[in-house]
This record gives sequence, C-alpha cells and structure tokens, in this order.
Amino acid sequence: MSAFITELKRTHYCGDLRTEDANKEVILMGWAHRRRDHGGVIFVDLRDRTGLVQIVFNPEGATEAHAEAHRIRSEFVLAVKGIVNTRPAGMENPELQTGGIEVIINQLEILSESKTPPFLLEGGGDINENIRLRYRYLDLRRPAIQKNLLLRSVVAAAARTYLSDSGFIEVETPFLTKSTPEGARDYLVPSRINEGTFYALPQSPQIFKQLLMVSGFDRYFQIVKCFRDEDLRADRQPEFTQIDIEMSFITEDDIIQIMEGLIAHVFKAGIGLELTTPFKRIAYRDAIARFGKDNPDMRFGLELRDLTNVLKASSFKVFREAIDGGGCVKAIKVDNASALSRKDLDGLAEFVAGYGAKGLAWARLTADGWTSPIFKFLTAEEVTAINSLMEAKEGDIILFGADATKIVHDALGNLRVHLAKKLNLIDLSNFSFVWVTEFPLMEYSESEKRYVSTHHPFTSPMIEDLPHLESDPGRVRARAYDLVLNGSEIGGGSIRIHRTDVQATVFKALGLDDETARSKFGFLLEALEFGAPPHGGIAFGLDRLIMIMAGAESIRDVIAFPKTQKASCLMTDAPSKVSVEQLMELSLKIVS
RNA sequence: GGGGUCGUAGUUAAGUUGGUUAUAACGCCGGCCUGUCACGUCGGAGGGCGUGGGUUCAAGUCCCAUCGGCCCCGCCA
Repeated sequence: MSAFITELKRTHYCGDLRTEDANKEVILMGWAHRRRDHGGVIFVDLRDRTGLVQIVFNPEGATEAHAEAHRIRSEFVLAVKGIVNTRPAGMENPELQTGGIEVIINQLEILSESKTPPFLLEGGGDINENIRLRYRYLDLRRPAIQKNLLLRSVVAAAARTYLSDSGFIEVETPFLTKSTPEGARDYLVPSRINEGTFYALPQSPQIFKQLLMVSGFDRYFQIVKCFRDEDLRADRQPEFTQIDIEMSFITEDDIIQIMEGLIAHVFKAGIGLELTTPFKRIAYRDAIARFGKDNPDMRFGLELRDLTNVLKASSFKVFREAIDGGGCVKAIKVDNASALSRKDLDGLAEFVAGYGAKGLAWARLTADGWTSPIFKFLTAEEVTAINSLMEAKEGDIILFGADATKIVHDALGNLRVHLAKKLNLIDLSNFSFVWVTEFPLMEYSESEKRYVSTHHPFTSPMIEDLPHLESDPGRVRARAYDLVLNGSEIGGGSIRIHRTDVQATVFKALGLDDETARSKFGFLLEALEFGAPPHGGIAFGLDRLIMIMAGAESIRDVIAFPKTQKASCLMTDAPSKVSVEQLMELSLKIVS
C-alpha cells in the first residue's frame, strides 16, 4: 500500500515541460488521464491544469515503480519522479505541447485512487448536462472548462489592474440590504433578530455606489455578485458577476472613453486581441428602426426597411389594417436566397409567431418578377416601390412584417439574427462593439398601468427633454448608454440624477408618491441634499463578457458552479427544505 | 404561467407499422502484448428502457399524469 503521504515535492507542471528540459530530473503531480499498458512498457498521460505529459514506466530499471504502475487507473492521483527524455525519433506527438519529450519514471507514488468516473473527461461537451452538473468537480477537470475559468481570472485581474491604475478604489457593498420596489424580483433573506422582516440580496450595488460618490470617493469599482430572482436563460443566471463602476464629475463621453480603454485592456490580456477604439455608437431610436432591437448585432446586414409610406394606400388587407391600426410594415431582404426553400419559409413564419407575429409574408424575386402569395394583392406600383426601397434583385427574398410596431420590430429583429445564423452570415472571429445611446427614460407598462424606468429610477433625463418630464414622460430620453457586443448587452449605465428636485419629479412621473419614495429611497434622497456631485457609472456583465470572449454557448460554461434552468444546483441539491427549528427561529411557517 | 425538445447499460446513441432472450460503440473487469499516444488483441460482466398509472393477448414503442435536463416566449428597472 502506498503511504498516501509523499516526501516528493513538485518541481514542474506537466504541461510546461519542453525539449529544453531534456535530462532534467523532475517531480510531477497530477491525474492519470489515460493509461496504455503494453505488457512491458506502460505509458500514462499525466494531467494537471497546465496540460498533459507522457510518463513512461519501463520494466527494466525501476522495477518497483513499473510493478506499481499496473494498478494505475483513470483519474488516480500520482506523484512521480523521473528523467525528462527526448522522445526517440519518429515517436514525437505533435498533438501535445509536450509531445517532444516524455518522462522516464523511476519512482511512483499513488497519492489517491479514483472510482471509475461517470463520464469520459476527454470527449467534447456532448455529455448530458445533468450528469455534468451533478459531478461538476469532474466536469471542471475538463481542459475546455478550465480554460474558460482561467480566462475569467485573467480578465478580472486585468480589469482590477486597469481600474486601479486609473484611480478607481475598490469598495465592498453589503449583500444583506433593502428590498427595492422597482426592477427584478428580489431574493429575500429573513431576519432572525428582527422578526417578520427581510433583507434582500442586491440586484446591483446601484444605490450604494451612488452614495459612495456623495461620500467623495470620486472613482469606485467592485467585481461583485448580483442576484435576481427571475427565470434563467442560456445567458442568464440568478447570481451573476458585475464589474461595477461609478465616477464623479464626468460626462457620458468621459465614461465611454475610459470604459473603451478598460474593454480594450481586458481583451488584450484575455485573448491577445487589439481592439480598435472608439467603438461605434447608435441612438436607441435608430437601433430599433434598423435592427428591431436595442442590442443590435452589427456583424451582418439584413437591416429592416420601413415600407409603411409606400404602402399607406395599399388595398392589401393585412398591410392596410396594420398601418391603420397605428402599426407599420417593414421588411428585410435576403440576398441570393435560393437556399431558402418553401419549407424554410414556413419555418420562418413559425419562428416569428413566437414573437406575436400573425404571419410572415414573403416575395421571391425571379426573372419573371415576384413569386409571392401576396403578389395578387398589390398593385404594380407598390411592387416597384418595394423593390426599389429594398434594393432587391433577382434571386433575393423579401420578408415582410406588418403589425403593431413593437411586434414588427420584435419579430423581424429576432428573425434577422435567426437568419444570419441559419445562413452563416456571421463572421465568428469578429468582435463588433456598439454603444447604444439616447434610451427612453421610461416606458409605459400595460401590466402596471404606469410608466416604468427603462434602466432604473436614478437615471438622469437628457437636459433638453426635461420640459416633457411631466407632460409627456414617454418622450424623455435618458442620459444612458449600453455597450453591445455581437448582439449581446454586456454593459449598461447612465449619468445619475444628483439633484433632489429632479429625482422627485422622476419618482412622480413613475407614479411613486412622496411617501412611498421616502420609505423606499429616503436615505438616497436625503443624501442628495447633502452635496451630491454630478456622477454616473456603468456595470459590465462579467459572465457574458467571458462567454463571448471564450466562444462559449452557455453562461454555465464560464461559471464554476452554475444553476440549472430551474435555479437548482444538481451537485449540492440546493435549494432544499430546512428544519422546523430553523423556520421557528425565523418566525416563518410554510403555508402552501 | 406558456411553447418546443430530450430522458434506453457507467457514457453516447440505435431500436422499423406495438411481437420471441433490448442492439452498438466507448468505458469497465480479466488474459496476452516492450513504443503507444482514441495502443492493439482475445474473452467477460453490465440495463429492462426517468417514475407512476392505463390501453392491449403483448408496450422501450400507443394514451394520461408526474419528475428532471436543455432551448425559447412571458419575466429579466
């Protein structure tokens, strides 16, 4: 039996050895990735986080080590001592970084044995995710995931360096804080000491970072967990990490410039890519008009074009009713779309139905003109006008959305992305950044029958729109900006309100009366009365940023211990029931 | 709350219009093999088809319910 305690001290990592290390005596520690027993000589691929190296047990020489090596199985933990050997000519493995050498072992200690792993660690990601998540610690041994977490660490470190060097101070804000009425659903934590009351986990440190500006810290940052009790998606987890930033005495342009520097810095550090700054900018209004979304993916065309004007007088009922009802008709054009079959077009109609569109009219341009189910409903002039507006030519397909404006934008905006993926129109090596600006300050919520903040209630209105704040709140634009990367929102922020009177007006427009505003945000309103500097900030979603940098398909692949779509952890089995005693301490009772 | 999809040996999958002892590959166990690197080779073990009902002479295949994974809508200031 092995001692399970070794006198050996590691001298090298497995993946670091090169031909220059030939003839050195090395001591390695790692996991047996794979074993090839030839009856005589035994090869083992030894793995640690740096990679693989082949170790060799020869029957002559180190007899004891060779005998012990027969016991080695997958994922056994080994300590080995041996001599780095340049591989015999023709025996190099170009697939391995260490493929030029191998280590001839003269001492082996099995530090830990392993049960047969429930899945192979070398395959791709094609193992059922429930198995991977249940044995997450084994899944995390896979090089692909390790690489993602390493990238994450490098990017976080680079962000800290850049921000520290730019005069930002890292301050921690509380996790046990106060529930706020606006925004996402809070995760609640019952207070034992104060019976019947609850803390909320922060959706973001928003208010605290503003208070730090009032305190005069001038530049703050924090790489911090945030919590939102909402349903999950491929790019959304209930707990996620933000790079949270706030600055005083600045304007939008100052923030944007410094943040472009930050993003460029972390891309260089993380994946060695030199980004070109400044990034593009687009007003919210134009983003919606051209791309149907406020997070436009600008790596490809397929832009939306507005046909409402030329179809105003159309007798085609579907267009007519959409326009008369205050909606619009828009279209996107697919160049040389012969690849799109009739069946594909039906599939696209089904796709847009998911966004509330009642149908998807289309027209295929052939040598003889339009092939289209709606051709007979349109006049020759209308067809000509559409062709001209769409700049359509033979072989193209035009796809129409006619409905309430929001539905048209939703349907076509998402269809645009769907088509680009389907038709491989996206250059995956491209990183396309764009700042989206001039967001509406608030939007009318049908469900709540009132205006709600587009970002949050502390966002400053644009000065020139201030006069409309009470008369026409929907018209007021915000001093807010989102950073969009490849169609994904990776960050967002704003210049905040630093004047009590403006804040009060905004609360009022949001339907928050004085009393409610005082009880929810009294401390902030009060703080604004004690000399608040003009300030603003931004927060980046670190998980999403890493996801895009790593080319990961799921946010779970860049988080060490993620939750499933039902917000549970398959490894720890959280959330779980607690004892009656625990509930009693908290004065809680489960009623359902 | 809703839509879609998946669940068959440890893993990944196949399983025809319901029909005898449920296939394969990899992995695992054992034998042989001194140069492989997804080693090779010979042999072997291993599941009753997520769970619970139902239809039927007969269910992995059909129906209902339920649990779980994934994708999406709603939701995510």
